Amino acid sequence: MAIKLDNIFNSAIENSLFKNKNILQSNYNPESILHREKQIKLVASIMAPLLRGERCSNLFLYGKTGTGKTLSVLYVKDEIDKRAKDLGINLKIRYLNCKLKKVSDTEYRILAELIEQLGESVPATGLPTQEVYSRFIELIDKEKQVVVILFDEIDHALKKISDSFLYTLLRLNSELSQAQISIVGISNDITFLDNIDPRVRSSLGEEEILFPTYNAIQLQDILKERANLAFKENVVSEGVIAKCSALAAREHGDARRALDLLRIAGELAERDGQKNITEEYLDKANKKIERDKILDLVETQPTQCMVVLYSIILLTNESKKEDKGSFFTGDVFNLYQDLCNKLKLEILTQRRISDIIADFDMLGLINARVISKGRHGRTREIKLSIPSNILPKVEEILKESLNL
DNA sequence: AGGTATTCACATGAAACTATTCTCTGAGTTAGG
DNA sequence: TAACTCAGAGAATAGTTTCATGTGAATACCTGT
Repeated sequence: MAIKLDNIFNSAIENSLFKNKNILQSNYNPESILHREKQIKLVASIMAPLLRGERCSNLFLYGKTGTGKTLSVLYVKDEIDKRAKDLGINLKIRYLNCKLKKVSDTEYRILAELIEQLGESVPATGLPTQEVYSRFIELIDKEKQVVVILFDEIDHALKKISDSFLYTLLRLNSELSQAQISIVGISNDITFLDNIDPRVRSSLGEEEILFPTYNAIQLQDILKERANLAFKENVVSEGVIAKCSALAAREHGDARRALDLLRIAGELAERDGQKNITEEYLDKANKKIERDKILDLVETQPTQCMVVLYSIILLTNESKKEDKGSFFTGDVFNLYQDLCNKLKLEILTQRRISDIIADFDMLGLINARVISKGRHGRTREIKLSIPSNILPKVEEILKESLNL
């Protein structure tokens, strides 16, 4: 029953285009960070007082995704950690990504995660939030030390939690007798600071650093450096790098995306047994990334949301056939009700469906615009924005998961 | 004709409810001394 | 008597429902010419 896989494996090993694929993975830490000297130095100088055992100013970093914010901060963190160790300073810098599933978007979980990072543990539920809070204070304040907390994607957390949480955290110093605390916030949303409590704003933004987007040339440098390490000789040409960075620069100068693109292009080319990556593979990779993103999104939707999405797809097909333009929330809800009856599912309220539709809009699966039809009310005009080439696949997934 | 008021069909917000998961506590039970 | 078990109280959370309020412009309804 042994299937001869040796050939496949062997050729996979021999024909690999990669020297070290990790280097293109987004969690990889390069030794050198290009085009961010200025910001890194600034961060370092702001955080330097830590090495004297003092707290540093609260710091706020902002810039779009993939502009090296996290990378830079973590780099400085490592360097400071090293020095602090040599100097024997009691310093704890903890990094917390507010976007992780585990952390979710609640005060409780953020505190719980912080406590865990500081080496203790709290139950995932069951305790009053206040209790977790005082445990946190106790934990920090039991010895003389400086604690720095890096909140990555802080905007994400604060969408759900009121900013009073940050405010309390920022004022924690007055409650601490021995320890001191500093907060570093990292945000992808540039307008984030504008929409929060001014008191929080002034204390969180004691120092602010903007990370500008990379332009195509800078991206090219970054890609070139990583590609040299990641790929074998002659696998990627200058042209491919140039195109890759151009693609990414057009889409907000996101370096992470550029690296993903290059990696996926490499994987695709490798699978086809190519000896090098051509520009056409970049296009393929671009499509694949998009496709995977959407399919993944659809697959992981809860049943009710799937039904709503399916209704939208059906309505799209119908309106295309009959050539009668667009449809609205009410139409979706009606069809959704029919489907629920057929599938013997509970019917959710229109209020809820409205929210689900809004969510789909956020996710980019559909394009919903609130319009007023005058006498005929106000509603959302809904358009599907799933590319037609993957629509059949999406439909298939939905049908399968809904047993249609 | 031009201006104003209505009115529709939802959007949007806030609060309250529900089911589930988990901790903590203390009463009752058990087994060993 | 110490260790163990187990039920009940209390919390947090996600996903809803319920109730309340908001809203943009096509239409109905006036107005005065």
